[in-house]
Amino acid sequence: MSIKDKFPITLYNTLSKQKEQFEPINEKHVGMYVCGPTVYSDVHLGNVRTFMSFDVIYRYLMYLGYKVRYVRNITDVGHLENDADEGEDKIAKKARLEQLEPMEIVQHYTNGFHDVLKQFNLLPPSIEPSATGHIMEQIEMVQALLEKGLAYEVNGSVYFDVSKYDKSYNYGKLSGRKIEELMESGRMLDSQDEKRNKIDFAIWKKASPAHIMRWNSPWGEGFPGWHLECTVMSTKYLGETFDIHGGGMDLVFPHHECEIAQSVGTTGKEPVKYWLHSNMLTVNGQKMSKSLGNSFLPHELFAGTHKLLDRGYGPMVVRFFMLQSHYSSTLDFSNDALTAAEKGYKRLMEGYKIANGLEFVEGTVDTELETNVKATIDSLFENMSQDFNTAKALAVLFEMTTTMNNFKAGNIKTGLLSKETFDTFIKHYTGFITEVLGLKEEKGEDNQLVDGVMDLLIKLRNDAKAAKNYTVTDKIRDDLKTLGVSLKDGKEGTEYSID
RNA sequence: GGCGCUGUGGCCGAGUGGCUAGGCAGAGGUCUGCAAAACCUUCUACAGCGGUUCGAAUCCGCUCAGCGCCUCCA
Repeated sequence: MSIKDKFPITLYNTLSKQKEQFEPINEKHVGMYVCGPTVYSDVHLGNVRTFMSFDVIYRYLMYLGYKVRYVRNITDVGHLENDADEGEDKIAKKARLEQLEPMEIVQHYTNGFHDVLKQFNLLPPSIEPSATGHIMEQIEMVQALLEKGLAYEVNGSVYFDVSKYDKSYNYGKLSGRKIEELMESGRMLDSQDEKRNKIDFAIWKKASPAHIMRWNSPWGEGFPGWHLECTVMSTKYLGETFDIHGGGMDLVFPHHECEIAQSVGTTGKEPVKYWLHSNMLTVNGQKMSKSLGNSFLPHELFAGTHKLLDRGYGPMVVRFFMLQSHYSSTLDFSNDALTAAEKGYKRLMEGYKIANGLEFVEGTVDTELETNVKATIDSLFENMSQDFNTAKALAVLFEMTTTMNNFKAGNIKTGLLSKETFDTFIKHYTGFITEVLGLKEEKGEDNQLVDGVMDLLIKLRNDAKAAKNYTVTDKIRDDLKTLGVSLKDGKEGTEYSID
């Protein structure tokens, strides 16, 4: 029995509004699409949280043995700032402000996006397609929708006819909206005269003379609608129906709702089996967002330069912090929470180091311990398979950390476990920390010199200690502490750690 | 206004009706020259009111508080 069959995944599907057992369309392969960023400004930590959530899902699926094709797009077409015709496109606006080519803006922020995700140790997706690279396919889909009679052209723009679509299908099923309510609800913006109904959305937009990003189409020069790119690219790389579609909660309506409409309208098929949405990162209970002005940029966090921070925190501490909550819950960002997370993270990583250094010594197996350890390993998988509950998985890892500490302290002999169980224990303990949760040691490259110097200092200090010269021993320890190096006297000698 | 979500101990944060979440902080102890780390033990809960149930943090209703989406948003 393979691991994935032993620990079947259940996940909360936004479409059905309940937990379902995960059964991929093809037994061993999983197709997953996640809506990526619009690259017209720096990603903030709220954005990072979403991509991190799906990074862990991606990692766990692979850990269970699935072959995953993970597609995450880059939105590099400048979409309008609002639904009105006169809205300026965001990338063009930025280009004008910074006096750059729109594609320079796109490249700059795409690079920045990649750098940030790399710092947080996110794996790159299997395919990262861009909207501008798929203009032809988008035009084709617009044509297909026109042919089906689900779209109409007005003055060089093409709109999706939501009411007509809703007669045959069900618009609003993902977000729980009713078309009548959407029709009468409050906002009526200007310049909607081209649309037959206010809820219709543009799938192709005519470019005004000032609009820089533009392409030729059967309807004149223009650019594709925002929702279209995701439908086109997910279909192209994952097929007309695929397993998982993810994104932030705030994309459920209208973005994902429109994606479904476009897919169903074009192919007649349900595009996605499981819709997953990660919740918002909040600051003082409010959604972190650029427009509210409460967003944290990664470099402000690392350096501690943000006005709400007392000091800086490393990317792995933040990763740990985010994993302590469930992806579908809001998570509040604060100094205190980060400080607590930092200590917890260090404790876990100490356990990780111990696990890597443990040696198995044959002994008499304690059946009770053996059983407990096996159950703990299972619960690690069970919790993670429960809608990717990283918080619970971490709780189990901390239980295991206690055992690691006991191994190290000699309170528990490794030989109380069978060799097989011991190896499995170490394998999954370290595997979950690094491969599934994507945590790693914050620092640690080229420590050779530091190691050598520290060994020397520790030796000198131990000599002084043997001579009971505590003035010297304490001076070494205290001065190192001010430099950010802690000494720990254990039974088997002194170790150091860099704070 | 419409639709939806949340409210857990000093803080953060899991919780699939009955069994210790976990992390941080606090208290006591073991170890140590002292400390740190580690280990052992331990104290603080389920917004309020009512209901269903043998039993509710968990289900239902109401009240209060906060939030999200309905416009670009992860």
